[in-house]
Amino acid sequence: MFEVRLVQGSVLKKVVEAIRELVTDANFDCSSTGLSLQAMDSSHVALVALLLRSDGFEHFRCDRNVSMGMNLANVSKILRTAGNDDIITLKADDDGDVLTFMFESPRLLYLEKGPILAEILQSSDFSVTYICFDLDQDRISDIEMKLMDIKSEHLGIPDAEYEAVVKMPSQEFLRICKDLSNIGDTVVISVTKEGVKFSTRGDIGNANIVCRQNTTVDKPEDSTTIQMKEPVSLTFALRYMNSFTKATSLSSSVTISMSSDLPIVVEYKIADMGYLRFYLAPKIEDDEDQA
Amino acid sequence: MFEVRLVQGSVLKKVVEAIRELVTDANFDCSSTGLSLQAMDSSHVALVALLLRSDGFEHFRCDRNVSMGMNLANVSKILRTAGNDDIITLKADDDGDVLTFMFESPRLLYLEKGPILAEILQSSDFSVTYICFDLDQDRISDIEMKLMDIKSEHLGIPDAEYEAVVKMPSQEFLRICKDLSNIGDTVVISVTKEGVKFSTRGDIGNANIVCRQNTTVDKPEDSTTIQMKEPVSLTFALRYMNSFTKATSLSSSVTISMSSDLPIVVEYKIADMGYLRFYLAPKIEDDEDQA
DNA sequence: AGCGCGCTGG
DNA sequence: CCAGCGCGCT
Repeated sequence: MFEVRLVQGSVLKKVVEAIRELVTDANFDCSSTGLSLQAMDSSHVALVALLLRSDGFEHFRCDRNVSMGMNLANVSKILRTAGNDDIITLKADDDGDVLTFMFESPRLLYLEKGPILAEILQSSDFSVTYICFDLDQDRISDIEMKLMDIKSEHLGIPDAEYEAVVKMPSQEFLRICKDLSNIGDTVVISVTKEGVKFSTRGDIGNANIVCRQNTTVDKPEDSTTIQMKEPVSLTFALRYMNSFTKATSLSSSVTISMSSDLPIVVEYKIADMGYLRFYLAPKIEDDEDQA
Repeated sequence: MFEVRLVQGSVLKKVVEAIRELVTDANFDCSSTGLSLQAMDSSHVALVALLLRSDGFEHFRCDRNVSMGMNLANVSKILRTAGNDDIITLKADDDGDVLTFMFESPRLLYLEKGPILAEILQSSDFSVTYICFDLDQDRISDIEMKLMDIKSEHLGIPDAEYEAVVKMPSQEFLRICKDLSNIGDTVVISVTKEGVKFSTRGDIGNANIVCRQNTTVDKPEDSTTIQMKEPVSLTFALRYMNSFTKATSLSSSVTISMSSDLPIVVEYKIADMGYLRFYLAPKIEDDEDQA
């Protein structure tokens, strides 16, 4: 028996939207620890690793380890029918080849800041922009999906110590990858004590974007921090970087870990639950002019 | 040595977005006076003239006159990587065939009107909607772009006295051109003392929009004013008019100057710096039904 | 021409 | 939060 209940269903929606471009079919591995997924992208260049720990679920029951093979396009179709506020429950029999999605949509009433709200609160001295009443859940869907057999090649990923770890706002990383891909196809990411530099070269010219370490901001999620043992400089295909940034909405910050000759790790933390990580091997840089 | 620094980088972004539909390649001419551009559109029907005076820059150094040929699609790609709040610096060596764009993004903190802002200002009696702190610049991009050789045909544009000059809100002009182009292909612009009339004819019917002189408005940029020596009535292709209105965000008002048999001038002033002007020859009107 | 995305109004 | 619209990208 497998049955898990996730109050913040939007997390599952976002995760699937973030990886479906890269991965077409994958096994979701369930154990008492939680729900995890590991898959190579279809061209076998990038690797996706997801962890959703059991304690992040409102309810998590998994009697024995199961590996549920799914087509992510189908999962996406199903999850799109769920609202962003829905509570999502996943269910499967131990021997079944069917996964059931249940969506409970709370019927919410949004009351905007204004005279009515002021009266309810007996005060106009508040900073909320709206208040949200849960009138009562009233719509429940359940959708069954056939599971599939996928030969999985579970790769052990060593928990390496990285030479350089950069944390920065995920929106900024998104913007940089998008901008640079308008100019070139690959990005050189160089970390020094001063900051992290993203560079590309293309027909119309060359571009460098430098982000300095910056912790003076009020909100920690807006800060850029750099932990570095050795300066590192590695080259990656921007195409994959842009795919990774589909996960931007999962977290306001992204963590980028690099060591010479190791795959880069681009990690989006999922609050209270785990992470979504992307791994990508660096390009071997010959001489620059040898493009 | 050419090096200029523009604090309000958004101006340059807007200018390029405004003309790139019309002009694919153009020379930016730099002298100690400022930065200017003159180019025909690709079908050689309309003319674009830009002036950004040196005194509008925070810093302007131009040791000798240079003409820098650029592909505007490439310039647009590069400028799009700049934020709207960025400070833009342009640099070129005297003999170089490369222009370097530098973007400094101030990290800004926008504080919305609210209790926190009220406390900072020691008063809630203010009309600003937000206040903006410059926390510290921390992202710097630099992008090099190869320049190209463009044979320029610099046309002297005589500074004519126009028979009729209309100033009106640029948004209103935009709306009129868009609306009329849904009905017909050409617009007849007629100026009399009473006002300016925009007319078109099409399969579904005919349309006339009259704007009266109107200076009673509080804000001068919302007013419509007409200076007229002779009544004028000329016909233009709406397709070009709609292209010109891509410059709308540069200025809240637009100035339209006309004389019989002379090209119309559609001018958007650029505050403290200069202007962006579009010239378009009138259509020779045979009998109307002889389209 | 179709899809994805950000913005605006409800 | 959701639906609808406009815009840029493939």
